[in-house]
Amino acid sequence: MGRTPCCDKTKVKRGQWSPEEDEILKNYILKYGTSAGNWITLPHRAGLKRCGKSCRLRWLNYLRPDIKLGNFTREEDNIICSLYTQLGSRWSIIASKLPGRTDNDVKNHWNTKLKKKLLTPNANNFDDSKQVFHSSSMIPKEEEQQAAYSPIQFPFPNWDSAGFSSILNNNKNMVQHDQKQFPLSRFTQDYSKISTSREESMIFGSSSVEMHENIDLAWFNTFEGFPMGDEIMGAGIWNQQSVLEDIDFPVTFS
DNA sequence: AAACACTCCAACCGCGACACC
DNA sequence: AGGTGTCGCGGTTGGAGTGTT
Repeated sequence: MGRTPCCDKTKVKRGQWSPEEDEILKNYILKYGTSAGNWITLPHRAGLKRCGKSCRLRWLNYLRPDIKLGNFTREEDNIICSLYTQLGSRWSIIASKLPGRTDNDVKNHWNTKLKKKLLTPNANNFDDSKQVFHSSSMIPKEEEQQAAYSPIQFPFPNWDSAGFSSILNNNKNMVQHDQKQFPLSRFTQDYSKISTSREESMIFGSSSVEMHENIDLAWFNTFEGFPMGDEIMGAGIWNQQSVLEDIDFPVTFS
């Protein structure tokens, strides 16, 4: 037995909303609010031949007075990408961090713009002045993937080669970043065995950083500014898709 | 100018969660 | 405790608009 439909679809209008319908719905909700009754009965009360769910969606995504229209800013892009890497497609939560944006907005923006940016292979865009990776630089070029001997490759956010080299050359128990140190225990590997050979390097946009050949697990959870979720697993050279699926770090767009 | 391809986004759909009886 | 109704979410789709050939 299937789910009972929320309304008789043969008796309700579907598709694009007309300006008149918008006006009726907007006036009704501004006058009576959305809590007087429920969404299912609202269209009848307001005199609309629409499904209640359709009314709800129209109000939330388009008619609400606090809706923010227009292009997404770079800052908003940053927030979306950062939260997406942490939360995945939890659009309502992501949208709640962007005043005036709806989950549908954010989802559409991600699907049509941001996801494509991420999937465009174009390394060497590391912006040293800002210490950020541009979206398109996060995924190493194919030839760079093949040229590197390292069993895994992934770009670290906000890390330059000098910062990471401190692991190798200075305190082998701590990682240094932005004048702060973080315990190496967050990495599962024994860093006393770190190799400095170039052929076991990781690609950092235009930079490369020596890494131990067997490193296959990293944990960013405690890094200040990057409230990350789970472990990052790497096995073999990641392709673009697996990077998108597996990696977990914030992104800054140009 | 016409046909086709592609992009973008509003709207729809189905499902899980939750509240209420 | 279980059934029913509603809400809210995320995935998907349809079609208008735009670009390309």
